[in-house]
Amino acid sequence: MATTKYIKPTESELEILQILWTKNFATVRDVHEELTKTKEAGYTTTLKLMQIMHEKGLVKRDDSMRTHVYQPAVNKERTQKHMLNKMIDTLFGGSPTQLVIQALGDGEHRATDEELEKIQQMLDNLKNNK
Amino acid sequence: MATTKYIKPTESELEILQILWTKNFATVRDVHEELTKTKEAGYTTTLKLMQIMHEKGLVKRDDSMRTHVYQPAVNKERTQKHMLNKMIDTLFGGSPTQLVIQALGDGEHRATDEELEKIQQMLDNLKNNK
DNA sequence: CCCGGAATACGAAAATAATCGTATATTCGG
DNA sequence: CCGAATATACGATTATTTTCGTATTCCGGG
Repeated sequence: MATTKYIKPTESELEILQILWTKNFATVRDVHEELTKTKEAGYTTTLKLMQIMHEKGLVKRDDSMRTHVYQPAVNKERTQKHMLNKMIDTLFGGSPTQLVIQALGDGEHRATDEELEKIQQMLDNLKNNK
Repeated sequence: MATTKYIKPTESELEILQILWTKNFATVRDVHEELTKTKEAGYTTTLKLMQIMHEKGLVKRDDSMRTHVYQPAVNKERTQKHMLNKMIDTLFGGSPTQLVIQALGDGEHRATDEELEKIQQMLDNLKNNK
């Protein structure tokens, strides 16, 4: 068995993970700076969150230097999939199709033609792989 | 402006909404019975939750009879879209395509061929409507 | 060498969500 | 008419998440 017990990140923790997934490495200050582009937050708040995440095993850190360097410790795709599955269950009655339809229908985020192509290709693959 | 301030339902509230959206009308007992198919919960807990949801304006209720009858007060599609958008932002870097790919890739929920067809049709429509 | 800025550690308050016990009212069968 | 079953109301506790103040340490410029 390779799967460690899944730890469900909280809302705030997800925001931080998102940043770490993008940067791969970051100090608390890096993350904090990124965070405050979007919302208010005290520095120690961010710090504390990341410390907790470390305890939980959501992030790794190198504390050999005075300024610690953090790294995500959980897989991005796996986390996304978990969240999606939960959402499909509790909000879309178990139907991923319904979710996809909502996601692609007009909303704040539009898919470009290119992206639509990409999705179609994937659909073709899926059908063939049956 | 027609949009009332959006109220974000909690995890538990979403589970209840899900049931109400399916049934359209339901008593606390109805909902509770449905809920306990999946998980543990005390009756008064469910009751309290629904009372709070009523205060928040998430559900309507007819209390002209001894046993109150509840109804969803928020739109299902709108709620789904809200949740999706938040998820796209905080977990998929703003790309609905990435979300769709994850959702359709193999996971707990598989889409049937029929459903895949449906999605493809929608994609075609989207492209043409540009 | 000393000081100010910047970092971490840590505890604890504040905010939010979930759970439940108890009181009370209503209904209905017998 | 009585009592058991079933409803709602409501306060209070518990759990979880978020926020922040304060102490302490370390580093570097002057």
